[in-house]
Order: sequence, then structure tokens, then C-alpha cells
Amino acid sequence: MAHKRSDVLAHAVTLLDTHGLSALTMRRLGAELDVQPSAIYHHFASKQALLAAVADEILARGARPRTAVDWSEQLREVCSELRGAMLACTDGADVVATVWAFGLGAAAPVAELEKVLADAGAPPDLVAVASRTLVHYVFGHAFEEQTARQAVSLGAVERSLDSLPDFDLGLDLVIDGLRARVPGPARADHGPLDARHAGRRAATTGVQS
Amino acid sequence: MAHKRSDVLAHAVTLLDTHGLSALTMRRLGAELDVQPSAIYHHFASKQALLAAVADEILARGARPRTAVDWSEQLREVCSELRGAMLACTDGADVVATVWAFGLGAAAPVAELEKVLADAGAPPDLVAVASRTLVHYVFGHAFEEQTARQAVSLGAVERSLDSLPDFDLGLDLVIDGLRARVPGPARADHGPLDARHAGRRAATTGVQS
DNA sequence: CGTTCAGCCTGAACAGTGTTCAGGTTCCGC
DNA sequence: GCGGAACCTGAACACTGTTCAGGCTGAACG
Repeated sequence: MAHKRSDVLAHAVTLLDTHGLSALTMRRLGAELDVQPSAIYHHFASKQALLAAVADEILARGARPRTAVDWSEQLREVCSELRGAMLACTDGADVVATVWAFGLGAAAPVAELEKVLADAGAPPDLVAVASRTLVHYVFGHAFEEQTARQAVSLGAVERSLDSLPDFDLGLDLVIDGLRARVPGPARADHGPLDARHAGRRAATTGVQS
Repeated sequence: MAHKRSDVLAHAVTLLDTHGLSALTMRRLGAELDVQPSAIYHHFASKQALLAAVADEILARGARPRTAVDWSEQLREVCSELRGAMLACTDGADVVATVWAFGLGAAAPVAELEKVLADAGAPPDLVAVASRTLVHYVFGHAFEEQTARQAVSLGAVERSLDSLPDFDLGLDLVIDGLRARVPGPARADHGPLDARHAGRRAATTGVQS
């Protein structure tokens, strides 16, 4: 029976998650579908196009409902969802970040960040800079965390996972810098920003691995 | 005449700069040296090891003297040098960021950032988080800028280069967020941080391309 | 002088990679 | 029944990083 584009995509995501990016080969994916490698080119113009679709699928699967009203919390929500989606799939950060960097896909989160910032009243320059700064941070952090995690699981290094920099703290660094530049009603009702971290950490770090 | 390891490395960097990362092949590098591809393995254990050496060489070539005394300006100096070094070589950001992400090299800038922050009196957690946040930002920004630049030069997209987010502004975002968390004598003698950007931009953006 | 030995290299091969293409099915709607 | 779209085959092309047995060269040593 013939496969549809969505079947090929689903198998590609499964193969990526179970055996990693290096196993996501046209030949291996073809074998998984009981099909010649060349058959995949009927559904995707190139491997890059396949990977772009995989990246978008990873993001779609990690979607979570939006509840925050404050713009700084909205930024945190988007970044947290992006991070969770990438970490939920083996080599997800690598795939998503690469696809986005080459402008082939994975553009939704950035657009969302831009919208939040624009609605908060940030000037256009700041919207562009801040959304990219945030996304660079999320990509870099997730990629590093995922790389380190699998380096440990492969027994290459015994570097403890707890020593990885805390995601929320770095995010707060950028958001706090942003608060001084966004005119809107930013909720800055916290003290010297110390105690509130420990409380939120467990909640926002929603990784299912 | 026999080549030394430094000769191979120098030719590799030249090849990378003139024809890009995709041209940096063992076979092509061998041809450039009038040598069989396998001969390179006498100097470098693998292509990854070669790339790690190339990344360190790119960083070494971009070294600039340190003059700042204030820790925030020191951070800017290190980040600016890192950015300049990567942008000065074709696909430099890609090579350096990848090598660093896999822990194979390019560790010097991060160590330097950590030292500056520690000397400024930042607590250990913050040192780790902030240095990584900064380096993620610099890598992400440089990679995106370099990718966009060569996409334009190849005629693929007509996206204007001026619309790229400003490097210094994003850096200030992080550093300002940092200022509230570092106890030391941070020079925060500026007003609503508007006019000073335009003045410094031309000076710090030291790209020689 | 001859010998030794490390450093450097050859040339062929291996096991993969993404991609292309002419041709061949299969199945649905008209 | 016919046309045509969707899907697939199987072989090939032009690459990639990497390995390995063997050969060459030049400097140091006795």
C-alpha cells in the first residue's frame, strides 16, 4: 500500500527520536517504510525539506496552551514551550535550530515572540533584537543541554547534569534587561529577584525525558 | 617536500575562508597540498579534530588587546572579539559554534567570560549561567548574520542586511539584566540608555569583510 | 661510511551518503 | 474502458570520511 506524505513524516520523526539524527538517512527511512530511498523524493524535494517538515512537526507536537497575561510571562511561556518541544525529541534542538538558522522553517516561535513584544509596546528595533536574542538563548541552551545529556548517557563524560546552567535564570537575565526598555505595564512587583526562582523552576522545566 | 601540521592547518583555514565549509573536504584539502587525502590523517586524527584546530586558529587570529577596566565593558570586549573573529572567516561562526557545542575546542572565550564575571564578584551559579547566555547569544547572532549575508550574496533572498538585529543592543539586554545581579561596582552612569548606542555601534562592530 | 628509525606519504579500497532518472505499477474519476 | 495522477523500482552517479599495508626520505648515531 502506498504511503502518504504524512506517513513518511511520522516515520521520520519516530526514527529521529529512537535512533538519533545520524540514523535519519534516506536509505534507512526507506527501509523503515519498506520502500526504495528514491521513493521519498516523491514526498519531499530534498532531505533538507524533510528535515524542515520534521522540525515543524516537533514544534507542533510540543504545543501547550497559553495562559499568561503579563508580557514577560508570555515570553517565558513561548520560550519554555520551544525548549520543551526540542528536548522531548532526540536531537530535536539540533534539527530545529539548524532548520531555523537556514530559514527553512521553525519560524512560528519567533513570530510569536515578536507579537508578544509588539503588543507590549516595544519599538520595532527592539522587537526584532529581543525576539532573536531570546531565541538564540533558547536554541543554544537546549542544544548544549541535549548534547551534554547524550554525552553522559554514552559514557563519554561524567560531567554531572546538575551543573548545567539553569534555563530560567538565563531567561530572566534577558527579560529583566528587556523590562527597562519596554514602556508598557510590566509587572515588576518582585523584590531583589531571589526567592521566586526556586519556586518556579520545577513548574516551568517541563521536560518529559 | 613534507608538510608539517601547521602547514595543513593553515591550508585548511585558507580553503575554508576562500571556498566555504562545504569545500573543506579531506580530498580537496589533500589536492591543495598536492597530497593524498589519507596523508592528512598523519597530522589530525579525524576531520573533527581538524575542525577543532581550525576553530581555535580562527579565534587566535581574531585576538585583540584588552583595555577595559569595568566588568561590563570587559564582557563587551570579549564578546566583540569573539564575534569579529568568527565573522572574519567564511563559515567561521558555523565552525566555531559547532566545535564548541561538542566540547572539542573554542573554550577560551567562555573561560574568559567566566573569569571576568567571577572577578566582578558574581556568585558561581550566575557565572556559569551568564557566560553561557552571552556565548549562546554571540554564536546565534553571528551564525544568523553570516548565513543571511551569504544567502544574499548568492542571490537567494533579497532580504536587506540592515534589518539584521543590532549586535550591541542585544548584548546590552543581557548585560543590563546582569547588572542587577552582580554586586560589584558596576558602572551604570547612563540615562535611559538611548543615545549612547548610535555612538558606539561603528566602533565595536569591527568586521573586516 | 652504513644502519636505524621516525616522519611523512602512496594508492587502493571500504562503507557509506544524498540525489537523479527512465521506466513500471496501481488505483481513482470521467 | 481510458486517461492521468500518485506512487514506486532499481540502477546508477558523484561524492563523503576513514583505514591500511607498504614505500620513501632524511637526519641522527655508532
